Amino acid sequence: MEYKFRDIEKKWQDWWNVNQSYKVSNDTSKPKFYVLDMFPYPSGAGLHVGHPLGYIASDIFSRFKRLKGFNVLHPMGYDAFGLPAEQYAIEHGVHPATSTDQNIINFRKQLDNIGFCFDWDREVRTSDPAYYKWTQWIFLQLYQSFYNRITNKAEPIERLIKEFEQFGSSTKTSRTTVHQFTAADWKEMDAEKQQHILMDHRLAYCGFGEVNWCEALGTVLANDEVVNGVSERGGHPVIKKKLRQWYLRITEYADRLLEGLDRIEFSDAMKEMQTNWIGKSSGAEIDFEIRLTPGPSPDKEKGLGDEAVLRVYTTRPDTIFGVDFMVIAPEHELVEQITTPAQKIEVDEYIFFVKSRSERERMAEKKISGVFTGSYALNPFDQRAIPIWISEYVLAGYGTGAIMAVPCGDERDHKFAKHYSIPITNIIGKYYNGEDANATKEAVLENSGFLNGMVMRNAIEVAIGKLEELGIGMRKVNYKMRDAAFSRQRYWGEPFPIVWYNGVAYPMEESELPLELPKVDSYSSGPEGEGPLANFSEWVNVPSPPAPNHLRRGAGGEGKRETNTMPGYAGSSWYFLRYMDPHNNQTFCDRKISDYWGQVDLYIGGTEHAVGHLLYSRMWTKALYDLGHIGHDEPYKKLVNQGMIQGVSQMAYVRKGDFEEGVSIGKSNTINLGPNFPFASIDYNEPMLQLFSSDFINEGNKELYKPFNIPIEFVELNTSDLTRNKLNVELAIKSYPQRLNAIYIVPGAFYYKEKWWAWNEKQTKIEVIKGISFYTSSEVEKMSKSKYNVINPDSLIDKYGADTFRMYEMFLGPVEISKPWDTKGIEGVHRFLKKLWRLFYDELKGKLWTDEKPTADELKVLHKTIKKIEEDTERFSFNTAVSAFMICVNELADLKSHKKEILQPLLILLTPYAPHIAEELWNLLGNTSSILNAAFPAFEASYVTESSKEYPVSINGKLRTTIVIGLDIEQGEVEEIVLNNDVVQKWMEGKTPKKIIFVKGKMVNVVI
RNA sequence: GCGCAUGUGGCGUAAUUGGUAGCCGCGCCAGACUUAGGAUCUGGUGGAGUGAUCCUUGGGGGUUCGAGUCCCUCCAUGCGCACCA
Repeated sequence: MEYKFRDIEKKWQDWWNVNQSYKVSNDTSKPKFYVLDMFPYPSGAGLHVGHPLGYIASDIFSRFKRLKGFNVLHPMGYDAFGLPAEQYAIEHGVHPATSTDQNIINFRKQLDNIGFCFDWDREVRTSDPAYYKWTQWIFLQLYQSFYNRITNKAEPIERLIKEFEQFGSSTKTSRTTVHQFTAADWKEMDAEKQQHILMDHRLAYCGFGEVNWCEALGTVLANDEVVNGVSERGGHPVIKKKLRQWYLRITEYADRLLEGLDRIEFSDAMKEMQTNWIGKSSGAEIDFEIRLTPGPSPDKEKGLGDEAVLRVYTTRPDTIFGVDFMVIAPEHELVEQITTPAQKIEVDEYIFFVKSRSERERMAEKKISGVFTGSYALNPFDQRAIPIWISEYVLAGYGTGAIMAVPCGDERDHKFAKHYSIPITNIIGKYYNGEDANATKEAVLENSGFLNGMVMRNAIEVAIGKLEELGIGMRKVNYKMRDAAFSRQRYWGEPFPIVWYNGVAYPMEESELPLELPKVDSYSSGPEGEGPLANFSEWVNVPSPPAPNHLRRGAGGEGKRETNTMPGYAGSSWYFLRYMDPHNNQTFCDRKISDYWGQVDLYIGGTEHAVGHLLYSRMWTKALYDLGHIGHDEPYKKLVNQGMIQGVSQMAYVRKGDFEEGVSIGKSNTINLGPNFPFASIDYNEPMLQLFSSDFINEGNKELYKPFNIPIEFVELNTSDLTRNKLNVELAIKSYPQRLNAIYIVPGAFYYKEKWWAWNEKQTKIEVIKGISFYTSSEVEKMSKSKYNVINPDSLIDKYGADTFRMYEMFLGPVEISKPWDTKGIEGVHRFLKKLWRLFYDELKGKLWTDEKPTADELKVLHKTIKKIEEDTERFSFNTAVSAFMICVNELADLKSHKKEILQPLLILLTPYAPHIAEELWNLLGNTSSILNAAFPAFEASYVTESSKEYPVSINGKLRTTIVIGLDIEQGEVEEIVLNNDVVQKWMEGKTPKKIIFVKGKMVNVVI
């Protein structure tokens, strides 16, 4: 009986399906365990071998936990809203819903091939109205909440209204805003005005601010979606633009997002990234009086009121006596006021120069630039007049948009001072060498007035104290993180459940949800930065206000729907909750059920979501927790980041200059790919690549053709013609990659005698016949369709089976590590499964397994393996677990062990890794119930305990021999045995040992 | 530039706490069975040397009876941040 993996895998996948073997109940006495994968965006490209890596790891862990007696939730779904579907729609006229559904069908087929234990009854799709109804509902919860700074949590906005009614804007519960009003004022205000004020406090709010606008994509992007000044998707230029946008007030959660990191198991790298993104720093804000002339005498300036002060933010108030100039951002509001007439032209030129440059140019070029305003700030402690400069190295968006520059302590300030020859005051003595700034906190301060003689580290507090005492400064905490832009000018996203009346945003009633996306057939942008939805007036216009509620007093006339849609991360910020209770149409997730499942115990996914999805979903979870909708405030207990599987791109290329543009290479231009490589000819006019063997080897009287590479992924096989002397395969090139004039030769196989064969890869310079050199090389890079280096799991599964594929992906190395894909090793894993099969069945002899009692040796092998697999699986060391299985099967084969009592537990160990073969053999052993419900075998230490050990014996730390010594033997006796050993005596050369180190169960070291 | 990782055979990797470096697999070499090998099996495989033995975990230094593992330093690669005052 043979291992027919195709039949076996099909059979059990159907059986599990029919028997609903993966259905998970919410109602059980078992302990729970929640294993979650980052759900995929269903792109048209389908899965490559990198995608399933994390899914396989989580699948193994889920199955393992199930065997250990847990009720395991292991769901899967689709992050189905997003830009690519809409771009595809624009280009091909296919509705995003249609292409998305098509892609999902594809994905599902590919996922099913691998044999995952997902409970598909719990599938979610973020683009499904039944799902996004609750995304909209959660948005409304955020909209109707504010962050109470006293209780430090989100609370209903009604609470804030009560505060305003009682205390006006002096309430301490919420952020201070530009609005100043008394309780009486509040009551006087009309609803419209009140709503404007409330908007500035809501957790989801609409504001007018500078956003990342991407013209090419026609939408606004969040900070984490912009990389190096261009859009993360597509690499289009991004500019700053002032627009009306929705935001999430994530900044209010900055401290709790930081604090929560201590309570969750994320990698240090991941925590570091989030910490940096939040970017908390503490220091002080200091006000400096402004003078239009350098004199310290208080003079009445024209156009400058008494209140005109320059407010800066610094983390180092201890350096205040080292301030030699001030720098304000070019966008700073005081620029105009403080520019003196003499400097006006220069300043205007500089501002014009700054404005003319894109964000990208600004980042790329780091030349020092700036301009003096003509004005001065007064150092409050020594009345020194400090020139105020404008420079783009100070960012308008951070702190106060102005800094006090301390050149001896800050590198950037130092460079600026040197560049503009501004005199530098040294306040740190020998710590400053005149050449480089030194940001030390250890120096003893000099030239620093009342701070003289203090160590900087301690002076910080003293300086802040003094500033606060004088009322010219205050302690201040700053964050790099900004509120998250939450609206997109796109079609394919969740519509906002908001209707505008007279410029006031009114939330829709829960009963009116979901607000469905209208079916449309055009996706072009609306007017003035509006989304495509703005073009559909019958959807946008709401004839009369819906039933009034307390927020709608004053609403009247025609209403208009919000035409922006929510960003991609909206749906993914809470999907882990919906899986728990996916069909509930009364609430987003029943509280009892979310209390049962609680946190995601294990979350597996890539590092690319470090500061996007992972931060947003943490914030949503905290907000839902604050509002009492769930019982935990961190969504993920443990996060494991799978490494990226890179592709190896093989390419043949022409060096620029070796041939001129437009030169065509005819079919006769044959390229020889080195001594053992085939001839190839490329016709650029007719995209055709011919490869044929130049070389064959003689074996006896047979002529065999050397295997060679043919880029099957990007060329299509036309004909396969074998002649006596040469193998002639003609291939049509599907498309040309754009860079380097390169042709990618992709790892693959070639077709010969009606079969696919593996090919040999080598790096060679291709010798040329007609004067043009082609070179080949390989490069490890991200696996991507555009690079022709994608390995599709389907073909591998077809050739080797899902079990082999699963185990091979794990065998490749630790899950967290990124590595290039290499198909070659898969044979070894496949051989292992065949070898396992042969412990049960022989092709000729048939059934091998027996009911005989196992020997001590066999039991030892089994229990050693139980221990190893259990420990390795528990610590996500799946590669070593696969290796342990191989060792076990090798040893059992050596022992000719075919005993059911050994093999049966082994199958249970194996079933998380290779579920199909395990279930088949389990069934063949006569079991009637599924192996999925078996119990993980218990490790019995007694089977593996040894009575003696082969001790390594070293002389002076160098291993010289090994001696078998009983494990219960103590130091004294060991010394005697060791010293009497021939080899040891030889190496001691008659000397007396100084010391004998004996570590029981480990080793012996004789020191002479 | 700053921060964080990682460097082990021809290749992917193993060594969980400082205690026999190289497990397992690929590849390669030899052999068996074969029309054939792309199936299967057996043996070998870090390097040098006939050998005893010596060398070997990116380079150098240190701590220790003992270092792939800890410390210092340099080099290389990868990732993250990039004027955040």
